[in-house]
Amino acid sequence: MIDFKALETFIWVVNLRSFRRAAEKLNTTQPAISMRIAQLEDLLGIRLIERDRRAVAATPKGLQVLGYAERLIRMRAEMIEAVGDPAAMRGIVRLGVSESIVHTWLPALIERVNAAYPNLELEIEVDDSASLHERLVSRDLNLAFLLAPAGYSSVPSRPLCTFSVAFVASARMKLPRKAIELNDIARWPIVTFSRNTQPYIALRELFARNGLRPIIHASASLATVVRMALDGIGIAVIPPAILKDIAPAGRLRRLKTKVELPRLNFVVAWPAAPDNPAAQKVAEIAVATARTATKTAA
Amino acid sequence: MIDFKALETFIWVVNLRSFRRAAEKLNTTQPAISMRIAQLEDLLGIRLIERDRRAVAATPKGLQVLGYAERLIRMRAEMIEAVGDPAAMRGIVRLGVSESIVHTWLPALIERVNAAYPNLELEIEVDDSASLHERLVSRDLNLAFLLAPAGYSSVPSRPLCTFSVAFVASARMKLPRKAIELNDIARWPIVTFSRNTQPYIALRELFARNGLRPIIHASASLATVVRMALDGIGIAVIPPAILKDIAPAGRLRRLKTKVELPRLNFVVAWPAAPDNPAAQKVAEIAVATARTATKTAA
DNA sequence: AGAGGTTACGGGCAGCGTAAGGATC
DNA sequence: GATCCTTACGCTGCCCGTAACCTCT
Repeated sequence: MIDFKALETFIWVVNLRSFRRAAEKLNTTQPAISMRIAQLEDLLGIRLIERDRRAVAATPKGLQVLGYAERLIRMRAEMIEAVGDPAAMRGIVRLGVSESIVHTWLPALIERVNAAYPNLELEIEVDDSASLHERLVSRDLNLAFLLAPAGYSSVPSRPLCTFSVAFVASARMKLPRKAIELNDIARWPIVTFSRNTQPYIALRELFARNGLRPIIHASASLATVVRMALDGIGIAVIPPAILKDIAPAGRLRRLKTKVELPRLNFVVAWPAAPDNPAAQKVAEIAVATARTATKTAA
Repeated sequence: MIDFKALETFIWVVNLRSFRRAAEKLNTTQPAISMRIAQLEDLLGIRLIERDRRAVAATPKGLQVLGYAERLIRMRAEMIEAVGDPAAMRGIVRLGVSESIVHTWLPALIERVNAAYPNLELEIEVDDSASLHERLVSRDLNLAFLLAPAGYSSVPSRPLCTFSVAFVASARMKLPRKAIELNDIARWPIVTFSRNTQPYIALRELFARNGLRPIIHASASLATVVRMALDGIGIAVIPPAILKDIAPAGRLRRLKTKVELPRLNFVVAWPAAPDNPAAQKVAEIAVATARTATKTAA
């Protein structure tokens, strides 16, 4: 008889327009996909997928079946959601995270997810927002916390939190206590996020607009940025919210200034097509966690 | 992951209130049922069935799951119905039939079912209506064509056709050509359906109301009834519609009489709970076949 | 020739049936 | 002790992965 596995396979073959990609997605081999589709077609007695070279696409009846299949899969998920014990939610959610979040509320999130779904495994990947976005699109990740993309994005998302960004320097550097101007700052090396990031670009433009072109040390690792600031190598441009996690108290000072730095707006995003249902749950917890965590901090 | 087999098993365990009976129904062993239910409960992380001695019943959450399960199974059937090739409809329908129907439009029905669903197997059981009704209730049959039960019935049904009933005798018996009275008929032995049938009872009452008590030979086999009539043993009380199937043309004559014999009202009936979807299709074809077949005959 | 789907074939494991075990009347 | 569900265990058949094959650009 027709089973869910065959329907799920069919959905992915149609959505990804490829047997091979569906196999990757479902962690199996391509012949297995061929077999499942062939069997489904046999059970229904009709052709569901047209395999012309250069186009794997659903037949008209295949599209009908696709509708049913999606409803069936959704209804099953709904059932599990409605009556299932959270402890029965098993599996792995691959979670991509921007480093700023690692150093703020990620531990709180992990704790909450563990409490709500004790058998759910989180696999956390830290990367910059651009890479995270790509990895969502290619379905390497089930969920990601990243900077809101500037333009249009093919992945759905919800806002999470915003962090202010500030100039921060070692107390040892003897910088003036009173408000400091941009050209004074530019005398020092600047230490911040890596080159391909939104804040880096914004910062370089800010200086350029004022005719300045300071040395900017970029690092993909926030911990390294903070380390460099602590060592007095330069002035860091980072969200102060991360400091209490990675900097010894009082060793770094936020500089007073009138200069406006753009805030970092984080969102939670997920792949477009139906995917891991657990990921949706984690997303909900993330929204709640980010809200409470950034109400106290800033 | 939860699959249809587990859901179907759950539905039957709840409906039949027994693991053992569900096993019989699903043609498997009782431990297999135990295992499927245990696994379903494990996947959902909740208890679905309370196994007290003297009561196997769904828990409250179990009832919720039952609702989902039934909708899922129904939706899958709907999908197959909507897009499936009829040739893909495989399986067996156990069909209970009253003998009168065997001798009228049953062959036409079989032909039509074969044309519509070439891979569907019909298993035909001939029995009297009372037995057929019981066997439907006990789910020994997927479908039955029987006399409309007098009172309330626990099985759903739809009307099929009605047959007139007449007095029929061998031409050799030299009975008067003109209309014959009941007391004249009662001088001969009567040959008809067996004792526990509706027509037999109606016939005996008819005679009794007129103070008559003729010899009534009862036979479970209509062919035998006709044989006896042909041999001149007595006057048969049967639906004339069957004659052209089992009696040589012209050897039996319908007697003219003013006596009103109750008609036989046949219905198609099926078990209450969701069952073989093919049976529903056969029922539809039966309704159509009975209509056209009895438009010409009577 | 290389990308992508199908066919062939051997192996692993889920799920089955048999049989024994426990609970409850 | 009878009935009915559960647990134990060996086995079978299905499905998967590897590999060879086919087809089309």
